[in-house]
Amino acid sequence: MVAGLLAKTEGDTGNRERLRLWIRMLRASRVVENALRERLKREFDTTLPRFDVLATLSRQPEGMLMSDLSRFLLVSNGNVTGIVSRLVEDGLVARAQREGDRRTSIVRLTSRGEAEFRRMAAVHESWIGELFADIGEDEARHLSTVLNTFRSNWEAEA
Amino acid sequence: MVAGLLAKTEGDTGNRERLRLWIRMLRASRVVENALRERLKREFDTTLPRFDVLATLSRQPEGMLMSDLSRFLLVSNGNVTGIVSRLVEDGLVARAQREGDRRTSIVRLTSRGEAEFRRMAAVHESWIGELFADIGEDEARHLSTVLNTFRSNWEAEA
DNA sequence: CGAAATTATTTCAACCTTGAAATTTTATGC
DNA sequence: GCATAAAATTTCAAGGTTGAAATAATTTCG
Repeated sequence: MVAGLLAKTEGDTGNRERLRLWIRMLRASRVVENALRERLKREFDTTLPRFDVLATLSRQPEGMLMSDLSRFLLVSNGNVTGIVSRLVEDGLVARAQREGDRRTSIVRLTSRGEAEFRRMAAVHESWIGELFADIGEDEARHLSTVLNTFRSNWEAEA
Repeated sequence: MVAGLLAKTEGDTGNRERLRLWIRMLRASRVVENALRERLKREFDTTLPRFDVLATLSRQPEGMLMSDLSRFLLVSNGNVTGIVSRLVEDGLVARAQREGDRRTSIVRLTSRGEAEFRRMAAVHESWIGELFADIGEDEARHLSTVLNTFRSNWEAEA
């Protein structure tokens, strides 16, 4: 059957093209992550995971459960425990108990955490602008739409 | 000056769009990486960094210097040392001295390493095909081209 | 009600990762 | 040739990351 043959052939070359795309995506992410990591360390003496947690919490002033944070950031529960613990030690984040459920703890930014994040966020956005300078606004919009294919369960629900 | 105003405004919204793109890129990479990590662990009892090293070496049968490996993978020297050491322990990779320079060691796949990688590579490509199923071949080609913007120094030279 | 399943979180070992310091070897300049 | 710089690699501490096991609290349902 001709359709079958075509489908197989097209699927193969399509996969090779998709593999190339994945490799490029991974490299692009690493280039940007490495640049951001270095700058966050140098300018603010912090790390990318810490920044990610602060950024996420800054959009939820009411706070979030540890498991929500984990699901949103696409990292494990245990990982979030460690990062948040260090942020709490540094006074940027606070844990609070939730009435009626003693298993959960609600995590939110302290005012110092908010201030610190605001200070970093502006510079961070300009870094991204610089690192993505070769990608025009329309192109960026298009890519965003396509990459939205990979939205996680969190985003699909929320 | 009107041009100045426009430029500033456009630059700002452009950066916001670029920031959104970066966030989507990062999430897409994590979704794929998480899926690959889980499958590599389950099917082959290995990790993504180990797979990356094997894949890189498989394309350089003559072998590579540690520093080349590090530069190509965009990770630190110390990191490569650890991963390669474990691969050597497992008999998948071998170190050899290079004549005339006792600082360097050339790293290459053993035949077991080659065989093991070939076994994984085919399945890996099909996983990518599956994970990127919603992205058509033409779209993949286009994205690859755009993301090539971020090619590292290694690729720019090689 | 009470046992069992479910949910939220923490703990922990193993591995990954970086950045800086240490080591070893080679290249350079006087 | 020798001191010094440069290059390739390893070592190591600190933090990040997972997956599985442990804890603790809540929910389900017979």
